[in-house]
Amino acid sequence: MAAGQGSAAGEAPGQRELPADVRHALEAADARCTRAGAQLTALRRQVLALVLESDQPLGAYALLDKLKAQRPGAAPPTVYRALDFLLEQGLIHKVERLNAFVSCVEAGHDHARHGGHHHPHQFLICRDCGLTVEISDHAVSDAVAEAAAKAGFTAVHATVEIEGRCAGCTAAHQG
Amino acid sequence: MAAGQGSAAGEAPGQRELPADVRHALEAADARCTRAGAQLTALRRQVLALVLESDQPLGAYALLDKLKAQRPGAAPPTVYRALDFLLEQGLIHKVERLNAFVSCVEAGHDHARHGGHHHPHQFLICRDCGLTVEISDHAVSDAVAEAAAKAGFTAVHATVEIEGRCAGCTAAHQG
DNA sequence: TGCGGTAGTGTTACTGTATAACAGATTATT
DNA sequence: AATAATCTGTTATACAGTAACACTACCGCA
Ligand SMILES: [Zn+2]
Ligand SMILES: [Zn+2]
Ligand SMILES: [Zn+2]
Ligand SMILES: [Zn+2]
Repeated sequence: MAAGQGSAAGEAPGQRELPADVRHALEAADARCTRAGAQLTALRRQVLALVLESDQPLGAYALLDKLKAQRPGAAPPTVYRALDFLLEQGLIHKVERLNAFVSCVEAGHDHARHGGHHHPHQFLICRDCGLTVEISDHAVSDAVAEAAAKAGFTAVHATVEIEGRCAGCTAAHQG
Repeated sequence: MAAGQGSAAGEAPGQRELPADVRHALEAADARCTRAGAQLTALRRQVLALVLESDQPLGAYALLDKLKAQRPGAAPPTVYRALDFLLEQGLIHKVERLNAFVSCVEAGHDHARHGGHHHPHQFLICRDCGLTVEISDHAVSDAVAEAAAKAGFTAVHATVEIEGRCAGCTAAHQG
């Protein structure tokens, strides 16, 4: 028996116990994928869980290290392919400035207020503590679309990553 | 005589003939560096010339390949150090989505309408033809600053890279 | 006129990020 | 079963970026 990814009754070997909020997000993601005609396989689920668990952006190789604990044979393509899928489904985003990945804060909303795929978003990145926050500011995305139109461009996607100092670090450096 | 390739009167060996607009931009950059107490050395000048010559963003290793024609011993640090300098001086920008570098369209303005260093800017990138255009839209940078402030962040720098389709490609795909 | 400091470059080696290409396995679909 | 489509394993490689140290040129100065 060469069971590739048996995910039967009691769950596959190498499966860990996950926090309730992560489990819930995974279920929502699963439903969302099914609705989109895509499959959230065991591998993809594992990678998504790792991203969901982390409170900060994770690089592909950091992710790979963690994944190896559950899937010893994992190699770069293993994680990159899973990440590509999750990006396509809008379940995660990439932070270009950090070459790292975060779960989409809106993906948890099963009702998919953005139709299930991609949505305009921006990142705020603190240079001091690394805190990375996803926002979805309409004034920004409107201004971006308009600026593109002015130059004759049809905007499809905008990477907006704002670096600076978060409230906490600002306070800490003043006292 | 080990002349790299024919050079004019009093120029260094390995010097190539440059278009007038590039030569002019180099002179402006030189003046600007001098004013800032920095030196646009031969190496830095060569790298800047390569970026200026290109009509599209160039990756560091593409740049390295070109540089080797004039400077056979060149290695990654050679080009990265030059690029770091040029970035600091605001003479070039990095396009994060492409891991590539372009000359700043405003750096040619010797009067340095932004004080000589850095300035808020955005990129428009055509997915079809690769055309990359730098703009400096105040509505965008204002919206970005405001969005950051709303979340308690003090914005220092914003990467804004808008992907889509340029006017030319849009027209081509409709006829 | 020898010294010490700074800045720039050469050189080697390495870490980190991402993809190509091919092989095997799984799951519908017919 | 045959087929095609999709997913994963595996190896190898390309592309991006940095660390560390050696060497030179230049400047100010005892
Ligand atoms: Zn999101
Ligand atoms: Zn912070
Ligand atoms: Zn610029
Ligand atoms: Zn185009």
